[in-house]
Amino acid sequence: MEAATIVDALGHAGYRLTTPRRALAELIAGRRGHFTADELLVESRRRRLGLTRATVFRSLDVLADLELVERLDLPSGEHAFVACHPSQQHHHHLVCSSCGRSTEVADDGFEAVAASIARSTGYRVDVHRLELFGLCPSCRASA
Amino acid sequence: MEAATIVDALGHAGYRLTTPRRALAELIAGRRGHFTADELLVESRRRRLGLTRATVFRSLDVLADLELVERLDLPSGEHAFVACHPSQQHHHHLVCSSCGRSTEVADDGFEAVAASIARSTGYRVDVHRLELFGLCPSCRASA
DNA sequence: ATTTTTGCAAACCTTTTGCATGGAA
DNA sequence: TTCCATGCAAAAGGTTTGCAAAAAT
Repeated sequence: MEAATIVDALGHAGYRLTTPRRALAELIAGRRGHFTADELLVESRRRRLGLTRATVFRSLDVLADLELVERLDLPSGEHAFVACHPSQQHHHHLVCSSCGRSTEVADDGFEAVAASIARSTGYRVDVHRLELFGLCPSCRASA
Repeated sequence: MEAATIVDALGHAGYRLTTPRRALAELIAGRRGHFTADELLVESRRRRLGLTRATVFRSLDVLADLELVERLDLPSGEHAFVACHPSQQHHHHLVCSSCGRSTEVADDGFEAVAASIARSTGYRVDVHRLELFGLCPSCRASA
């Protein structure tokens, strides 16, 4: 994910392009895998970008609304985020437990499963959350 | 879920059968849908069961280890738990957004999806979390 | 008698909020 | 110039912890 992509999307959505938001876009763009609000904050201090905790949270909130990042609940219970590509169809994330890198996975096959669950239970299924964790190819190789 | 089921499972796993644990088992047995640690605590105070906050959390932790309850992350971001049947095969929860009731869903069709995702990405998929939310039949009817 | 479990209260961590100031449009 | 966004610092949740006392085995 490039910083410019994030900045553009913010502008396009009518949000003001402030220095903190540009800085945060850079930070997120520099991340390979998932990250927490606190990690961004620490990194911003290291680089002297002057972001505030409140701003990090508020901005992540905006970015989540725009689907530029997605909230993850890691198996450890930690909350984290991953950058993801906007205006794309519904998808899920496959996260490497070792390096944290994440891959977007199409929802394809899963739609049918959800439909069949709806049919057999009588529920109307509105939302589903699917998160997959494992080892990415390169971490498998070095394991 | 019956309280005795929980108590038996605790005993079977070598945990001591204390008054607070029995009380908690009752509280959980009395729940229809999902619940938070705090809800159990409030209910325990109402019924004068004398449970402590720390004990509720510690016990839920044990029960989660034994897979007698499962942690949920609701779409709202809240953490909650649902009682579930132990020693059963891997399954997921379908939660009613209206009444909170939850249904266990077999993993069947999903296994194939996970396998195909592993194949196409090269990842080794170890863990997946799937949570479904919607309206249960009875809430659909009254909607 | 031994070991686990509990209560208590404080600590901890993450996330949110109010309000005055500063900056973008 | 108008309205949105930020900083600050405090509050708010939710969850965990240390330790001595109490209870289970």
